[in-house]
Amino acid sequence: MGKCEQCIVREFSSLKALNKNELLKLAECKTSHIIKKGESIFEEGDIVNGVYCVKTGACKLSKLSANGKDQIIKLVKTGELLGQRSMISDEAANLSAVALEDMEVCFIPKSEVLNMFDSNNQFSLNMMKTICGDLKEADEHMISISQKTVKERLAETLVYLEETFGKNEDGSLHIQLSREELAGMIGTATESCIRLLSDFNKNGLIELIGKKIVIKDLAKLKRIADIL
Amino acid sequence: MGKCEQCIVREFSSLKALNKNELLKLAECKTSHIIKKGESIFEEGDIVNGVYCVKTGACKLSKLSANGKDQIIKLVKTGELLGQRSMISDEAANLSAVALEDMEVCFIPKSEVLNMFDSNNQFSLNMMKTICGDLKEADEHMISISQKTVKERLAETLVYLEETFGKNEDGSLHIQLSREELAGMIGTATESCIRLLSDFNKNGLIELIGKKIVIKDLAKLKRIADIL
DNA sequence: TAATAGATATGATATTTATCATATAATTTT
DNA sequence: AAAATTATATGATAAATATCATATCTATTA
Repeated sequence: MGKCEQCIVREFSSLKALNKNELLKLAECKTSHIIKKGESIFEEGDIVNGVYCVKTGACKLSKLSANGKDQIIKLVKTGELLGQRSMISDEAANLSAVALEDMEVCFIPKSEVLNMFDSNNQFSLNMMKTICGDLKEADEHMISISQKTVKERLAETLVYLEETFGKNEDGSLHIQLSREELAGMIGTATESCIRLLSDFNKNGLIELIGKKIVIKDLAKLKRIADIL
Repeated sequence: MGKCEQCIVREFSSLKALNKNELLKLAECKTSHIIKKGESIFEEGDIVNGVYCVKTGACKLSKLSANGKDQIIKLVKTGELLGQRSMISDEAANLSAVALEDMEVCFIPKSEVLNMFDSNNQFSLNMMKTICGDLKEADEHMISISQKTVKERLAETLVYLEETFGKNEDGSLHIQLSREELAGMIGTATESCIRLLSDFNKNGLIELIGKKIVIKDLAKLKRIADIL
């Protein structure tokens, strides 16, 4: 059983507030899991009885809409927590969490999280701050969807993906989303997304190598993302 | 100076967790304010050094976009709190809060709220739950904007307005939004909003009496809101 | 009360985006 | 390796929505 003390999640999440004792207790009660790409950690409607720590890999939080489209609300990356919203609200998950690459996650049961809320106010406050940050992001995303064109949103998302998840040695975006998933992130039809990628490609903003995307002109993409 | 014990805000917000002592302390440090319709409580970029309790009235939380449109993110009604997000995040407000009708609000300074977080875990947990609820709403609103038509969203919003804010004796929606504001809520152009209201009017779903809106067929509006 | 400004309404049109159709490329299965 | 499936790509269109123009109505101010 791994120790939690040097875990990357501790470094980047609310868990940084925990002291040695709390970390030891945590190491005892947590359970580790391997999630393969494409597998889900939880699904819409599931009861999430704790939080997941993302030790390696990344996943998408998405919701299937009535017309069968999967809207991606947020990507969760290494070092972050997952499932707090549903756990804290005492509600079934409103989103599904599906791995975008192989993941290692640790599960901390709800009882333990609640204990830590009680005993460690800084941890509670950190958690609040994280959720407030998510809320702000959601507000901004909403405005982006409602007031920017698909082109602007695609540019914005490509910039976000490179800056958040980095790139491979060949320069392509490290996180690999299908065109359908990319469309789901920007809230558009898959064909529209593909078409615009083609445009960006023709205009030298990006290069398409198979399914991979290489960003060639980040500055220009940023300019498009802000005001076209 | 009013007491907080029987205040409506206590009944409907995280403050319900407070005990007698805490309420007395609160009554001492809070300040009351009258906000006239159209006036702002805080604006984008302001530092919000506490939370506001909405004792009477309602306000909109909105963000002015680059193209000059005011996107309404959320309405806050009597009994609810306001400003937590910015206060907890230690960030300038990302939204403006503008009164939709005359309001009475009480301001609780940040130091006091933080004290209460420290001393009352249930209060902290309630606050977390509220913010989690806001986050869920934001996610759902986002999906709605991205996957429903303007018509569906207008129907959805009209239903929400009647169910949340009630109606006047003449049957019209109690909360009075301009067409521009209504458009800002559903994320569309003012003219599109007006046009669809006309359609709904012609089809007997609503009745337009001047600027007032009377909902005539709630059930049908609900059906439109869900699946067209 | 007249004049002005602002909000609501509606038509005409342009733009954006979705949908449907089909082709090609990549991946998986047989 | 061939066949079948799935993902990507692109053209042709349709549908949704925004924009611009203008009219009318309402509220405010002079």
